[in-house]
Amino acid sequence: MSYIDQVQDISQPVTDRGMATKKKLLEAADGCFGQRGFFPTSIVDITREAGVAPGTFYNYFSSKEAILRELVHNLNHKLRKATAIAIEGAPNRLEAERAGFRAFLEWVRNHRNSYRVVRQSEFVDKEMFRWYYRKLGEGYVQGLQAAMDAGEVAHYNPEVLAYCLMGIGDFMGMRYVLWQEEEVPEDVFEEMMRFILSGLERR
Amino acid sequence: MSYIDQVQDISQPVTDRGMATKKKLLEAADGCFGQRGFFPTSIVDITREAGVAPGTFYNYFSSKEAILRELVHNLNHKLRKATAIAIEGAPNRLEAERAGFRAFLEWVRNHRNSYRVVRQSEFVDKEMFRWYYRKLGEGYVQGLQAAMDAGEVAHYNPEVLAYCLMGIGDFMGMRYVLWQEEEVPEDVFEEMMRFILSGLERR
Amino acid sequence: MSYIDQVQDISQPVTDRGMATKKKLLEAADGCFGQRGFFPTSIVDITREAGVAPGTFYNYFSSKEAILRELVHNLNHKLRKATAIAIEGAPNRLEAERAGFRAFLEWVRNHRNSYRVVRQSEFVDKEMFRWYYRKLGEGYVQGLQAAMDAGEVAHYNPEVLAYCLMGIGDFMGMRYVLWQEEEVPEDVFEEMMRFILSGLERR
Amino acid sequence: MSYIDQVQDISQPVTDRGMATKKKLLEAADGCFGQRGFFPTSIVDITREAGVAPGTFYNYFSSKEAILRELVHNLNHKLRKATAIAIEGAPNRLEAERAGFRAFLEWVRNHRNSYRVVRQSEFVDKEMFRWYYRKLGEGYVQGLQAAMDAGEVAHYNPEVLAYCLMGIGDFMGMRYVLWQEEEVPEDVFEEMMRFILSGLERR
DNA sequence: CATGAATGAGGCTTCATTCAT
DNA sequence: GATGAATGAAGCCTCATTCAT
Repeated sequence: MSYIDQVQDISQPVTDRGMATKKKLLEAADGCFGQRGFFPTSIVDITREAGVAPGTFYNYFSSKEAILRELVHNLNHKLRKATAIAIEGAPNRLEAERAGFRAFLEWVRNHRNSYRVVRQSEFVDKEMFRWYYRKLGEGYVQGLQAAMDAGEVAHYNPEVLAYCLMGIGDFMGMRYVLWQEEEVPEDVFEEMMRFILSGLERR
Repeated sequence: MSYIDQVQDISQPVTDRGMATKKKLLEAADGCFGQRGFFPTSIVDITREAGVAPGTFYNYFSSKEAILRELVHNLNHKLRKATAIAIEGAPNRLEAERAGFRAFLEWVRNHRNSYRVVRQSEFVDKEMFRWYYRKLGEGYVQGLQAAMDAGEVAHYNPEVLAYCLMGIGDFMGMRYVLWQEEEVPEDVFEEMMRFILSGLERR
Repeated sequence: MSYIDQVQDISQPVTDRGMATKKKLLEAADGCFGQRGFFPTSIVDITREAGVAPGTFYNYFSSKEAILRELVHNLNHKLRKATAIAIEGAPNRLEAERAGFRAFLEWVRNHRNSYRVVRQSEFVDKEMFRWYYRKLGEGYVQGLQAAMDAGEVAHYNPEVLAYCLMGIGDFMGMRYVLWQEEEVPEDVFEEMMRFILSGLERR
Repeated sequence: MSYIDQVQDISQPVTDRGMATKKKLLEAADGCFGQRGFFPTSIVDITREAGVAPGTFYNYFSSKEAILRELVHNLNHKLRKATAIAIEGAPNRLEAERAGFRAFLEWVRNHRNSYRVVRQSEFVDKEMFRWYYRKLGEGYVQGLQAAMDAGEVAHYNPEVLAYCLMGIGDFMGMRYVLWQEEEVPEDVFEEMMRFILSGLERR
């Protein structure tokens, strides 16, 4: 059974009120997990933040793990969508990479909590965490492979390349977004891209 | 107050017996945190693994956080030492990078638990986690700066470069060491180095 | 921040069931603290006596100190009310003192536990204890000042007088109520009042 | 078995070093009990304050209760001695009372911790506490009885009178010594004595 | 006599979860 | 659907006491 099959373990709400409550809970959990952390957050913390009674939680999620799974699932979808849109009009893969990295760092900036939520999932459910990066990786590999085939970037084992690039993104997000208050400085972004593109360009 | 000042919050043991007990506890904690995870591990798990009574834990550490801090502190030291030794005899920085990455991935392989311990520290004590990478980063930056000055590698903002390289190492360690049972395949390692060196070489 | 502001540190129960449970806990604590003492009493002692689960305690009080605070607060209120009622119809202050002392000793007799609870509060939270006696003293001072102004009792620094009188009551309650099983003998009461009134009468 | 028989439950030290250690422990306990309180103080607190190892405590006292008993016993002796000396040369009982109260309040001032230690004993060992006040009371009764026989003070049930006077001393000590930093103001002392002497004088 | 490491019972507190209303 | 009181297992931590050195 793949991770994905565990996401919805409880029937979906049917009324508007129910859907609104579920949304409030997901948002509250995102905030709590991102700020206090998954383990230190109690279910009551989430329900208090969401403004509902403790018992209400169990109408929508079977456990703290379950709501995290749904969050991670949603975040994966949103991030992939955001980067896909960002690189859509790029004239070539090198430009696509630049746009993709910019979009990624922007996304981290706007979803600080969510970003931390994903990182924590590693210690809640290894499979969920791996699923998250494998899923991102798969898309990335496809894009890189196509670009290699098209002769737009140098040839590499595309999976190795994808994880190298994701690692760069991850650490730059950590160092220059999470650890700072301000935006990633433009010159830092350019230096990162210069390093990346040196590796990608055909010689 | 720097993180380092919090490492030892309880007086050190003075007898051999005491030092041996402390060592047993640190090793037990490394194993438990690495396998079960920091939060799911209870103090009793650690003391049982170490073969001592629960109360004994508090003769050496004030809390679960405290023992993690000491572990992370020790790991940082050990990893820096291991890589320093590995790159010692390298004829130039490019070779040094190759040796350093090899040593790093080898270290992850031999300290799977410890590696996971460090990653988890992010969610126990942000400052400790940042300290860990800043400390690694500082050393890295110095090495890179010297190499740039010596004309052995291309010029970059050395801190940006250091975090890019650490990100690559982190993700490769995760993907090809933690997620696999076997060693990092040689061709994977080579592909990674090819990408890295393309970025580092002077044009 | 006055002691009084710390009394309610947890939201009040909203249902009848909740209010009944809280009352059971307060009564159980009064009994346990009075008989076994505050420190030797465990939270589980209280909940067992109240017939609820250990965790239930924390729905109503944040700690053993907190329930003591609420007890002391209530006792202060009840004692002041009891003495106020007792002296209400007195024709003059000397008669009022007689009625007040009688009511006080009677109150001690009927609230042996509570009386001991108050005395113990000194060693749990100094401020709570001082608040208790200051509060009693303030009321006493007002009554004495009025009587002095009315020429019913001799002139004294009213606060000094109030603490002298409270001291007498305290020690007589200790010696002739707590240390005995029976009622305060009538002749003992009369001797005490004779001493007090000799000091209060105008010459 | 009277309380007094339990005071020394362990053989006395014979060497100078041993006697010095015991003295250090008693002084440390006085300080800890007085400041932190008897129950919150641990044996390790005492030994740390005394500058000895935990195990050493048990060479001199069998338990925390035992050291408290010895403290209370010593304090009773010292206080009685101090007041006895103070009233020695008094020309009559009224002057003796004045001198005795002054000495008592002075004693409280110089032994704040010890004073609190006595008050706490009530909740450790009722018998010890009663013994303390009965012992004080007995001496007081004798002095008052003699003065009544000599016609120096009015006739009262001497025990009732003794407890009234001890109560006054206790509360004045509490209010004007423990609750204040400074000395008891002279006018407060005079007001107290005026009240007391009004009750004691023959009419 | 003094040391200090080791013990383990026991208290405090949290919190995921249930359930009657 | 929502509520909030009740539960009790489980984890954290303290500390009186012992004992080998």
